[in-house]
Amino acid sequence: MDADIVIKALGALAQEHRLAAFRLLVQAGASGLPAGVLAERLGVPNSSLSFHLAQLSHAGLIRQERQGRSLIYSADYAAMSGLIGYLMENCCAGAACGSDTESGCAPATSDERKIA
Amino acid sequence: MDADIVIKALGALAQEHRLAAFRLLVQAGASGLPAGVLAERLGVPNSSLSFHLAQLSHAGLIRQERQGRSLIYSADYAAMSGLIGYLMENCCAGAACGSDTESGCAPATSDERKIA
DNA sequence: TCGATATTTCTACAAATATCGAAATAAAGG
DNA sequence: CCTTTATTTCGATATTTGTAGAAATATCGA
Repeated sequence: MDADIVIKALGALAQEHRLAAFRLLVQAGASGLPAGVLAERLGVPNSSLSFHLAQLSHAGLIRQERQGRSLIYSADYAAMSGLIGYLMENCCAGAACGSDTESGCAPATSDERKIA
Repeated sequence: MDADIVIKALGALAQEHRLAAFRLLVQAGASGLPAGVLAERLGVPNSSLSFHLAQLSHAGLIRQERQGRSLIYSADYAAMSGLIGYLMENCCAGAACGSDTESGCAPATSDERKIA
């Protein structure tokens, strides 16, 4: 996953309605949710939500599939894995997933990681 | 870490220069880097970078400390941990950090996580 | 105090983003 | 074919973001 895609994904999630929509889709699992249900649950007009779903879709974080009259959206877990993987590798001193409550992100033991 | 802060942090990282700057700061470790060095390495005018650093700072992802004439910036690993933790918990079906190469993000075993 | 260095704040403007009603498109069922 | 339902695209507008030169601020050393 290269930086360009990461930036797009981060930007896609960096908005109230989009983050909320994505969370709902993650909760919904593989079966996903139709656009209308998302709009209703989020309290956002259909046309507005459509705009946001397009952004998430364009960032590769969700997928669209028609089912009769409805368009079912679902989270793309692989993309999210890729994003988190990138953040842990590149923005977290490599370390991650070790500590108990926290997710890791070790401070590189003082200054062993100097500018070199 | 609540959604509002997460959105700010995601937005702060969702920009070419800011993501690059943050990566440099993570690599630099606890000793950090002065603003001028960052600007030079990124090939961005000082005033522009200053704007971006302010955003990262306002999102709580980096810290500023004066050292003589220079302002040294350094990554806040705890904030990054918090961000990644949030993403794994809320945007990743809970699962994470299990698989080999990937960072996890399990698809909730088919449809056991229906809308309910 | 003066000059050099490091960095920010100010300012102005171009570009991207968010919002949402209205019109257009797609599918299903008479 | 026409109507209803589900959703997107269009259009207009308000807001936010990104950019970078010029001026201001802070620190150091002579």
